Amino acid sequence: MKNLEVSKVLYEIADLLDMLGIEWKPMAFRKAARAIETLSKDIALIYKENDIKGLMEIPGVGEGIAKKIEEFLRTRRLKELEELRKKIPKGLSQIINIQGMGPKRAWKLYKKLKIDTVERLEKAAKEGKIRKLEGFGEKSEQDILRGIELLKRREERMNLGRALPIAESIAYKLRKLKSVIKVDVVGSIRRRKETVKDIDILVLSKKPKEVMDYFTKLDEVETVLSKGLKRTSVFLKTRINSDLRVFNEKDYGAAMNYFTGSKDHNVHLRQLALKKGWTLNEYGLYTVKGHKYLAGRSEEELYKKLGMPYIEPELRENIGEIEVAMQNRLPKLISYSAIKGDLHMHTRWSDGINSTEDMIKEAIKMDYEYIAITDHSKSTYVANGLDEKRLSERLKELDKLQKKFDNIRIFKGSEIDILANGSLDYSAKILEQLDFVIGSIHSRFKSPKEEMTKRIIKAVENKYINLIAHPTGRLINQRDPYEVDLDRIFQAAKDNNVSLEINSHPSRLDLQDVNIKKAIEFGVKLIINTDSHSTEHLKFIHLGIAQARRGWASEEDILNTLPLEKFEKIIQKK
DNA sequence: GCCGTTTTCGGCCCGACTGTTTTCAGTCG
Repeated sequence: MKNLEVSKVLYEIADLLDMLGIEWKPMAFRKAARAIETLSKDIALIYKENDIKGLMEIPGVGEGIAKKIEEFLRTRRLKELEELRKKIPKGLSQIINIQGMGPKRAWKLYKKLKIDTVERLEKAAKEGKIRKLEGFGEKSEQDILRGIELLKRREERMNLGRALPIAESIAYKLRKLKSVIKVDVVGSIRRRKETVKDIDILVLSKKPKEVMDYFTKLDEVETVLSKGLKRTSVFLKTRINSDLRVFNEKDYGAAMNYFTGSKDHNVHLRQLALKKGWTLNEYGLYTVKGHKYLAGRSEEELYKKLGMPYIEPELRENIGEIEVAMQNRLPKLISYSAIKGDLHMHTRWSDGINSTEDMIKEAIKMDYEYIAITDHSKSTYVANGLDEKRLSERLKELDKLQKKFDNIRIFKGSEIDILANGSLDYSAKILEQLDFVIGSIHSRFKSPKEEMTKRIIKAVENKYINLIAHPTGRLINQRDPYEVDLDRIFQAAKDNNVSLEINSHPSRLDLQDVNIKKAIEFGVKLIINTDSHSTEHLKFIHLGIAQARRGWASEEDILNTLPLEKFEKIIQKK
């Protein structure tokens, strides 16, 4: 598929044209880029089958852009883009990342003051050179300096696990205000995307001024970026932006929908509305003629009017959920309370910080029917992995604890290293004594794809194994997934009745959403675990469930939604 | 650059907010 490559090129042209102050064209390029991005058919194939004419059938693509796509597909180059790149220094695209700086102002500064890097911009602002330009003032200079400061300090994208509690604590405080009727965290947090760029909050209130005053004075706030009666933006001490918007009852559902996104999901909904002669925005669904109000109080009402059932926020990525909803074939997503047991956790025996007993007690508090205690195997010596001797002592301890706690089933488990050759870190004699066996990759992350794939498949074929933990090894914003052919892993897992993990740890979330969806299409069964290293971590289970929902998983796809008896039967078959 | 048809030219998504203005341009989402 060349679609993403093509759309990237078109987006870049749009950005560069913007900087030259050219009107409308950038919008046309972006529109075409977006359409190609979301196209399910390979654009190269469209061109092959139907030439330029085929390309021009894509909405937003006319003769001009079609010819550019043709040029790119045939030569892998684009003259116009290369010309534009010559005209515009690279640093300018960095400059437009600064809060409050856009293409127009960046270009003006470059033309008048030869500013082509962030460093030069900072220098000029400090020297008071910018205030002399028409359209800029002293305040602009300060804003630029503050913007550069924020750019340096802003995190790229914050993990959901960090952003969510921040958002909820702000929402909690807002709810205490008398003038506030309702508060919702929206945006990508509501969709439970694994990382988020900002915290969007929606408030239902008749006294917006009070709400905004209160919001800007919260402890969490470092700087107020803008403040009005409908929208206020702040930068939080936790280095993330937060936007608050106030709406009234009549608009609230439409606003929820609009600000939950994703943008592409919304665009798709708006297109559907237009086809019916309606228009959809953050204030509601209206008729185009006469602007008559049709819906907007609730999201349910909105979706219903558009001819489909309510779509859960986790699904709203415009990857087919709208089409499926219109056919009434949406999956019934696993609920946030469906998990019956956590099967991956560590204790002080290896690298956890709590005792086994602490972990069990916490699991009982969470109403689990069963858990597996799974400390590391001997090869993970950095994590104080257990050799055979310690493991056998530990199994005795677990037997004792099972007698002490008769209201929860404690599976004797281990998270066992998959060695370089694909064999497991313990002998069959030891593995036989375990109830639940997890295989994990903890070494040689840089192995070639084929080697890694074979290594994992060999582990999957091991008759003792129940689960492959964090199947791609990635750490969000820290470590890329190792190279592996997931399709083959999925097939092997399916064939050998081995489950794959959805690891709930905020920096893992592995498998990730798209792979969960694929695994389910292969018929693989999944298990959602926390990989807890303390009692606190057990609570992260909801992040794993969120990932599962984003991967279109229903309860049948997740083994640890089964009650104890059924679950036990499945793992005993091994 | 695209698109439609009431218009082969003249619109194009738009509401909110800010700063530099003296009625609006630029930015953001």
